[in-house]
Amino acid sequence: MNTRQTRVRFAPSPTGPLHIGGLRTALYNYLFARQRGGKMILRIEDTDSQRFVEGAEEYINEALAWCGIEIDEGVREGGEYGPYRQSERREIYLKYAEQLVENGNAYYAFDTPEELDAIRKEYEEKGETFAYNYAVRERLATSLRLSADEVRERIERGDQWVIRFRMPENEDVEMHDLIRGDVKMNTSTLDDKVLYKSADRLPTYHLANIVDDHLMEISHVIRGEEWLPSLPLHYLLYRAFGWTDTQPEFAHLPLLLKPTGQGKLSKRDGDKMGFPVFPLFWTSPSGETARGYREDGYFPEAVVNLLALLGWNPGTEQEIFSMEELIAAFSLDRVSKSGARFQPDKARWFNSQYMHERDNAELAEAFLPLLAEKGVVADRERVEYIVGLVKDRATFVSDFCELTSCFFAAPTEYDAKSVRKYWKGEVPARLAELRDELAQLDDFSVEGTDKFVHEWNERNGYVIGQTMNSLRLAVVGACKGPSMFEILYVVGREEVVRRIDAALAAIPTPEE
RNA sequence: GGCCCAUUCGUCUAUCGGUUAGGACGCAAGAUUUUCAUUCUUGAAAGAGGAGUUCGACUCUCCUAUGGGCUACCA
Repeated sequence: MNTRQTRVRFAPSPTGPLHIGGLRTALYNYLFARQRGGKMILRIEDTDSQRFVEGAEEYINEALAWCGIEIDEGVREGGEYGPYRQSERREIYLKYAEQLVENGNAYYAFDTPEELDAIRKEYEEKGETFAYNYAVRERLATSLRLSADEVRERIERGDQWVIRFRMPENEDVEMHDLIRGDVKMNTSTLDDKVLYKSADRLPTYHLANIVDDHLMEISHVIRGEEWLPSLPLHYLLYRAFGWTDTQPEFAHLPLLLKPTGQGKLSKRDGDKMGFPVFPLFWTSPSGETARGYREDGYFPEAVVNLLALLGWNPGTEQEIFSMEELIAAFSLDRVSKSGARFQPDKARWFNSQYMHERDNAELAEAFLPLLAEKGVVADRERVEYIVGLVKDRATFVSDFCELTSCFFAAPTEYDAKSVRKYWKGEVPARLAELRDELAQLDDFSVEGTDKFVHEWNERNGYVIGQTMNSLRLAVVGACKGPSMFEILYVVGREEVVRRIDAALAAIPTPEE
């Protein structure tokens, strides 16, 4: 059916920051295109001059780049089908709209927004809903009722007008969706959508979308489910233009729902829910801000991975996927049909998985600025080593601050529970003995202290748990953290001895 | 209200008429460990309800319920 080259597009409108639902749509388009050796096009749909937001387009570019979603054709990348910003294509659309008027599929309408509002209100008062359709269009100020002369006169006079699609009455439109299968809708339930508005000489989404998809030779339209209700309109537009033979195939993705399960994930949910809904931190022109995955410490690979699995699954039990693996495994027929609730917990889990696999140098690179901020001076090599010791217990790079604190500073307080449990009886006295031994120990390597402490402990017949935990308490301040001998090695002999002395002086020994 | 889409553990999901309904997150227990984590093992946990079709239905059909989307000169 479709032997053309695969060409898909992600077509956001720059009305604010791209949220993760949109990002997932972009990702699925990208995976689909790459898998089939096709092209990924980024088209900016800025046909709503009212809602345009400064900076949104840059945000979209940056967010996609951060995730590793590469664009083949777009505003920045160029391409043979440009321009890729709809506002720069405005001359294109009018003639297509007029073509539809000429072949009887569309008409001029002169109702002002105020008049329409009034009519809607009137209907509402009668308990009815107003629909601009076959039932009313010949009674309203349209070119279907007005004479040709009058229409021309009004247009020349500068009256505001729109071109509306003439939705047929009572026709079943049979459609096919790659994810949902066959869908049928009757045109009588649809209204005459505005295709073009004279006010800003710009098309609406529907016209621009169909014209551009056609002109850009888009083979597959993969978009959110919120577009399913306008699919019949789009089918009918392709038919009205005579483009049905090259009409793209459609796939409508399930929506991303908020974690509470009430409604689709929206741009305002982020801070309220305690997790980001945007890939990147965002500052609106009016100064409002929103959290982003990048700034919250998520790895782009983790975000891509979790988004890919939200609404799609490989049919195997694999859960960790690189972009390459996703490209190889992705398929539209394994996309689920129902909305997926976003899972903050699982998002963190994904990040921790990527954290464990990350190499130390990269993690150190990210951690160094945080250390500098805290005024900690440490050389890169040492930080790399330390990060390697704690990364298995971290989810975010920011977790390192707490996890590594014992390497950079002596404890300032001692965990009361651990003190109660281990700082009793002979234990402090024995630790004092051990302190003297360690102060003399030449080999302070991990293996060296390990071997020595165990032998010393055995020689004296002490309880290893008590020895180790009291030592840990003195050096770390609590019974937690990575291997004790790693800590001894990194902290160094002199500092270890100093910390033991400090602990012996600071922690009171309870009565027997 | 109308139209459309959907409905398996709390959540994300597997199952494409015959399974002890599988996995993951989270939760609980245990093991490992000098501690806390990690890791590993185990456990609790699901087919919205009702009619059909069928030898047999989570799977197909219909109805109901619930959830979601759309219903703008927004995308």
